[in-house]
Amino acid sequence: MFDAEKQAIEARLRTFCEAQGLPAPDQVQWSQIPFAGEWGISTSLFQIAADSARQSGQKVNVPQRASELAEALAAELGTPPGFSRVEAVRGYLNLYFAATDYAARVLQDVAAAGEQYGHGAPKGEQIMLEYSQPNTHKAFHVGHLRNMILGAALCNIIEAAGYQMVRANYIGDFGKDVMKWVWNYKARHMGEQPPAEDVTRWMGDLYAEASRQLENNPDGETEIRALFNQWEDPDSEAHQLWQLTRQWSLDGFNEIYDLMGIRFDRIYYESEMEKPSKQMVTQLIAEGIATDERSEDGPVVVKLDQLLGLEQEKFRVMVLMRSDGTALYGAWDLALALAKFREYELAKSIYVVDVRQSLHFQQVFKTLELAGHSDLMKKVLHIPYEVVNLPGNIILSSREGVVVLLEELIREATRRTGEIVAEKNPELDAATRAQVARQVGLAAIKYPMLARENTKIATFDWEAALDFNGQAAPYMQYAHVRANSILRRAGGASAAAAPGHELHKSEIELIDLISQLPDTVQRAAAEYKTLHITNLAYEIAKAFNDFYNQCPVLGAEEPARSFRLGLVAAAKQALANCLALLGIEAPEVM
RNA sequence: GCCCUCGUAGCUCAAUGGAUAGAGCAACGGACUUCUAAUCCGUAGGUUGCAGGUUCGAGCCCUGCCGAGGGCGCCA
Repeated sequence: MFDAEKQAIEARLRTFCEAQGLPAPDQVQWSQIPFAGEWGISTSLFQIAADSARQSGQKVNVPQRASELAEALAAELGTPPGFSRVEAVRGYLNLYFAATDYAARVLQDVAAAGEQYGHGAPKGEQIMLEYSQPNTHKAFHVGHLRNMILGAALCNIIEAAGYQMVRANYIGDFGKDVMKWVWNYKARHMGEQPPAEDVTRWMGDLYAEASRQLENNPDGETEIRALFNQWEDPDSEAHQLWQLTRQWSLDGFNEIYDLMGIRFDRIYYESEMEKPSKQMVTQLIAEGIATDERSEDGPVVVKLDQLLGLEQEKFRVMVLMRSDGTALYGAWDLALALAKFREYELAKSIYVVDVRQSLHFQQVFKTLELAGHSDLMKKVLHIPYEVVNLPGNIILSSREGVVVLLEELIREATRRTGEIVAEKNPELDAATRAQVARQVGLAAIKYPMLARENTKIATFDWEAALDFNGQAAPYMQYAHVRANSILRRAGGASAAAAPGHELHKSEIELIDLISQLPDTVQRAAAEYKTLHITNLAYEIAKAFNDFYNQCPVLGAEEPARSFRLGLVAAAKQALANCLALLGIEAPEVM
């Protein structure tokens, strides 16, 4: 945002170094000054002091030398154009901006960009991100929630950073677990229809039943294998039943996606990968990459460590095909990975899948590399995230039916929020109240999954999930509502002008945070972390609430009133944009 | 056995290698005839698991150890 000013200072820093006989840095590192009610940029002289000491071979006290250099440089610089003052503090050179110019620039930027504020210029590259990956014939539970929410938000963030986004889903509609469901349905539930509501719950219940039945049935495995073999024939009963029941799950998924505001550009299905993956396995065997042990009643495997000549176990062995010739998901993923690049021109192909699949993706990528696709290695990327468990480290399990169902969670959150809305704002009509309850309830569910490191386990418990106080989504939504309320009463804000009054500390802080959104979006996209956006959104909301309490807007004298209205509008926009990136709605009232 | 994460305040979590490690919850004390109190202000709370190393500078990087979780040939 202040590139011209920074470059001017960098040039003078180099001149200074030259004059003093100091080694000039290759690149000047700029950082933020710990906030003290005034904004500016900062750079340190530690590196130069250390380099110069090393060069001269003399032993010096680096912090002291850096401090001296900073003092000298500050004196040399005086007050450069665009800055209000320069100071040297403990080895740091701090340059403070002329407050009024800075404030006006930020507010004008936000007003001009509107919903696009924070978004980067197009980068001319396309990225595919695959997420959600639900399994048909199973329940949709809160364990799946983190993936959906994280994936959807990352797509928004990457897109905002300037990439063209392909949102992909890969639905597990095939495999042994699916056939197990069909096997049990055929034996115990033939002709039954799914209920009108909570389809995925019913599918999940039958799946858990199938698992139990299989444990007590010695012939089960053989019968399921028979169904598997039948499936290849589209006219077979197995295939017909599969198709019918699969659709029930897909319809249930779409209901949930609609509810969550999640969409996809391209949906892949595991069932489509069976044939191409078999061809691929044949080819890998021919190339000597895969080892066919079927003649000894074994599977087809890729002995990665052995192929790579590794002494220590690392990639281990990937199993591609069962001894009966049916493909396993490793083979499917090989076929799918290549299909994606054939279909799209991709700069990156990203997989958001939980951390337990890390070895699997390492195996898939390494096998592709061995198969002659080393050009793709810089493009494929697995983003692992930790699982959601229940208090006491109980893992959510479809197989054992230990789940908190998504539909139930959403219903409960909405119901609970509705009660709070009715209590806090009784004047809202019933329709608005219902809408707000939905917006806030969903946000409360989404936020905790986005506001933590991907690598940290999230523990779900009802009390925490439905605690709407403090660092939670409703806090940010409320700040947005307050901003909206001021603007509504004022009849909107006019074009932002430089402030004609002395800025309050809370105004400066708020403007500072708003100005950070563009950089933060780039960083979040580069690191694939939604956390940076939630952190900033929270800080903007907090700063806005502080401003709200300390600085009257509607009752303020001109010109402060106009400026503050512009600031309120900018804060509202910045909050709304952050929330939009996170897939969270910003209500107008609540 | 091998590999991968995590360990920060009582609890849940933040913190580009950078200045005095910050929030929320819980506890205690304050602020609503005022733009929505789902808010704000204050008090209290820390040997960043332990030990070395790299660096001008380490919660962050490296090594070892301790503790917790996860993964590892025919589930996905």
